[in-house]
Amino acid sequence: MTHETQRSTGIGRAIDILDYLNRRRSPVGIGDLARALKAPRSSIYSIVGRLAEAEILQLDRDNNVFFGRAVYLYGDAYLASQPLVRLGRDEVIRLSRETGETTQLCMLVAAKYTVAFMHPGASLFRISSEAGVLVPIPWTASGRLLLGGMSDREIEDLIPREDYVLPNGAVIDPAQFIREVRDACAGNVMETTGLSDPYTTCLASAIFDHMRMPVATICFMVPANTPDSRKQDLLQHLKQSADKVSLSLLTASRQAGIAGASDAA
Amino acid sequence: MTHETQRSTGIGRAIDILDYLNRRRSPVGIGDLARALKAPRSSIYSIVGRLAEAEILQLDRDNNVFFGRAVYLYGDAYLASQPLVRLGRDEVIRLSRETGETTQLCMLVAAKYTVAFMHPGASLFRISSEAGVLVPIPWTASGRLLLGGMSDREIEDLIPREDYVLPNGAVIDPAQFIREVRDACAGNVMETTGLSDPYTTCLASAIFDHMRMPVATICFMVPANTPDSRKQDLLQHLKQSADKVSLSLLTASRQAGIAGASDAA
DNA sequence: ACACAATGTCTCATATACAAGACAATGCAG
DNA sequence: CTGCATTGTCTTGTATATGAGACATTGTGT
Repeated sequence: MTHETQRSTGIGRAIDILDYLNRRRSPVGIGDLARALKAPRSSIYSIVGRLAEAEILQLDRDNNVFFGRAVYLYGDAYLASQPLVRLGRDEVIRLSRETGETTQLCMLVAAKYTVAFMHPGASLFRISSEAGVLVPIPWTASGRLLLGGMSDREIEDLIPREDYVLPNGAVIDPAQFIREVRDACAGNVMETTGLSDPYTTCLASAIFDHMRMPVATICFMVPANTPDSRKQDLLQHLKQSADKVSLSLLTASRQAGIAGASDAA
Repeated sequence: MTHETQRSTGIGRAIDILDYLNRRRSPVGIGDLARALKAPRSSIYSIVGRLAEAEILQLDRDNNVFFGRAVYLYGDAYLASQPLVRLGRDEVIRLSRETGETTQLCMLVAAKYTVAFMHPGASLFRISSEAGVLVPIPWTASGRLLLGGMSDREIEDLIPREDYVLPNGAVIDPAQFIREVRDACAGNVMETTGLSDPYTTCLASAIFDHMRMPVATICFMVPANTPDSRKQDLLQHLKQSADKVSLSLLTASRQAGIAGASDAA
């Protein structure tokens, strides 16, 4: 095992750590962290130390590592700066209260699908996906809506082959997938059952930016055996909500456009 | 101007960038960012590029830098992992709805006071402090409560001299400040007027962890001319809420204690 | 039109952060 | 107890990221 000389930068390691914690969703020992990232222990000790000092990471009393207070504050600043997330979030909470269903705000991040915000429903139906975890786009109804603005070619380039394989082993045909994208886009609603989870139906509708490009979806996660009439009703709710947010977004961007890059008073 | 050779690490620069954005609360051009941090432009370009790739930062169409989607997700993960913030936040929202007042959850971060979460009141009373910004501890009612668990010596060591100078130029006597801390601690309520802002009264009560150490406060920001009876009423609300959260926190930590370092299922 | 400032992209050297590994101190299983 | 694994701390050499600066573009004011 000679030197293949492939050093990583501190920043690269730091990003890896944050990404790993985001996927893991629970504190890790520093040793385990180094092992998981296949990084030298000494480097991780040093980097964790520095990030902990900035409160980006936090060490509990057993020296287990997790996100620190600072990231929460940063996240809050991001939220305040993003009308999409702020408005979408409020609408998700409202919809969830109104319908009693588990409701989510979904977006694309780095060629993956992710739940930006989730509000559990009144019923005890279990939560199928956690906020922040990255999931292959073809596994989701929302994914089909979110690709609406892209050409066939762009879609093919974006999605790696392995993402077409569902958790149950079934494989989606890319051509068929693109047809579903076009379909979803046409009516701005999408319904899928049994993709990421066999007993769950996902109902979704897209939110558009000022260029009419889909930027997020609002969706319900309901049991697969929900009556069709109920599903249709929920889809109408979603579409209305999504349109409402799209509109608010439009007026928000108009205001921002006039003021230019906004500045604090 | 010869070389004084004081290089900074990438991580150090990255932390500086995040901290600066948190204080600024609006996007910055990369050039301005470098200037503000007194860092070489080329370094900042490179580091911003890498952080943007990880979506920790985001560049808008004018290449202005701000927090990216990833920090929001990380912040959400932090929130989920912290009963204090999660519970405190819910209680702030409830209190704000119930009383119509501007309500905040406050904590200490790195020897400063900060608003972890804020909910505006029904009235049009203006917001005096933004979430995430670091403020000298002596400027706030909450700060007095949050130091309750420390010795005189620890308090003196924690607070730099310049933090005793109020925005209006008045200087607080450290000994007097410590007396106020002891006072606040005794009744677990604190009221201050005209510290950070001449026309604002801050009403606060502390939340305690399982060791009975203050870890946060819930507080109202009300106009200074609010009738005293109303203030007393609000203080009772605060104390009740704070106690409720402290209790929830206690049972939460009991459960965590049994399970040890929690792990995902 | 001009001058001047700021932006984004490069190249290169050298100060230094990372990686390897040694070490003592715990922890834990049998 | 003994043996083996893990943790946290430290030291040291060298691969390389940072910082200085040059450059072509683009913006801005007069």
